[in-house]
Amino acid sequence: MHMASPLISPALTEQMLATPLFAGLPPDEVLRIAAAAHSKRLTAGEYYFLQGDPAERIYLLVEGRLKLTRAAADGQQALMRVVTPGTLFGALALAQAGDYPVSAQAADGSLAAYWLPLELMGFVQQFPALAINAMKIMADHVQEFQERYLQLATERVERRLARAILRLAAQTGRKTDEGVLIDLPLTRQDLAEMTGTTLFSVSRILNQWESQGLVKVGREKVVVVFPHGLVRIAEDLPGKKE
Amino acid sequence: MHMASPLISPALTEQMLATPLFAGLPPDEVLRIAAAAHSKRLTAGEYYFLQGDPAERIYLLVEGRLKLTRAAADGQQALMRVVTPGTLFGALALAQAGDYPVSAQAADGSLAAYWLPLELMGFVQQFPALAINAMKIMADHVQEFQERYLQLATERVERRLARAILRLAAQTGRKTDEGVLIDLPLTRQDLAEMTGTTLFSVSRILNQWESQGLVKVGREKVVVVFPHGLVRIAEDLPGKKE
DNA sequence: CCGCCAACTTGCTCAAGCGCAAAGAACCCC
DNA sequence: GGGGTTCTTTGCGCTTGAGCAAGTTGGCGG
Repeated sequence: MHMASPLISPALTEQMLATPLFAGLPPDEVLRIAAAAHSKRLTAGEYYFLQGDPAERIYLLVEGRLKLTRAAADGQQALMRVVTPGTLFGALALAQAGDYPVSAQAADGSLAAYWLPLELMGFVQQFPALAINAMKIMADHVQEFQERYLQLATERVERRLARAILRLAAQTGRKTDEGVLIDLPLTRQDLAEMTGTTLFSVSRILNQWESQGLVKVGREKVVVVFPHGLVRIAEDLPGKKE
Repeated sequence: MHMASPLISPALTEQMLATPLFAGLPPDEVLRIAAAAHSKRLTAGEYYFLQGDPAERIYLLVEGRLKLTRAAADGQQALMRVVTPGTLFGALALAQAGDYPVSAQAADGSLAAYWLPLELMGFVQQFPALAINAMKIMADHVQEFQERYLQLATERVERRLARAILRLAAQTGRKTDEGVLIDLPLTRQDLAEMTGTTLFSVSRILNQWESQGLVKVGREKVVVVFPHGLVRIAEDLPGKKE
């Protein structure tokens, strides 16, 4: 029902060696795990899994970009995370319980490696570091969401948007002659779902920033021209805007 | 510098057997782990740890109630979680990295058992289930915060407050003749920090609910009189309020 | 090159709920 | 039991940003 080829590409093993999950493992051991990987390629718009699917695979993105979104009962969505190559997703499948809490959609043509939890847990016996690493990853996630929860609760839209743009620039940014391009197609709606606001507010703020020379915007495109300006918006202490 | 007595009280072992972290372990093994526990008793207002402290202990609350809060740089706070007996806190210390992301304050006289990560990780070698359980706990946290993030982003204050009250009632509720008392002292400010609003809005909504017979309120006190009414507020689909 | 469609912009209106101020209630401690 | 502290209530004004409508832009397929 899906194309699952054992793949031991240089790209994959390279990604794996840099992935926190496998940090501290002997490189030849990582190769053995790589050999056990399956792979799946998707084109833009397709899904690796949907929110609510049983969580039975741990994925590692090798190429492309993903959007992880969570929908509420009434259809409202939030864009929880953008995934770039070298990053795990669906990691909670390691806990061997429950369903995926988000949907994972390819924003581009994408290639991911995956394992079944049982396959990885076999290695845990010999390398407890794997378990520790997995916990670190999850602990990081908990912290990240607590942090963003707090920001959503206490900060204004403009600041949250500035943070999101800076985060994206750091994560997916590509240098161009205009500035740092956020290298995946994100609509205003997507940005709104990342920051807990509406596409209208995102549009207004981006245009205002553009007129101040902080960014350049286009259709599904944002280029950060003057990062420091955004940092000021994101970090400056409470004081009224001037 | 602190009172750390090995304690093997019936209360502790009972809590431990019911704690997800130790689920599936042989009971005599749980006893051995219990024997390795340290303990610490606090009075209301004291802290087990502060946000930013190095995370070097995993705690299990045996008696009392805690509030886990996270503060932003500008002093704004969010109340992330209320801890009741039988629940772990500071669990991210298991990942053996980083600092506590929240402060853990006793809301009552409280007793907690704790271990050092190394002590527990020793047991992991023999019982991989421990590692799986730990991951399950963390995965649950991730999910919970994603869920609450989404709710904060998409729902109105009244609904979020209804959810919070119902959650508290389920978690710490005590039956009285008036209804279900939320059995820990929570100020309007605390409730505001749980729901991402202000104490004013909390006060107004609670009083409105009281006049509708849904709850009874008092100083640092909320009694749920008619849970179903709150459920309707928390769950009813989008439609305008009537 | 044309037409369509999705994404985006922008003006306007309005409600939710924030924030302040002032007053009132509950509790605690000496 | 007096006095002070903390918590709570409530009225009011005002800002943020949501929501809607109308129009514009840009890209893509035919």
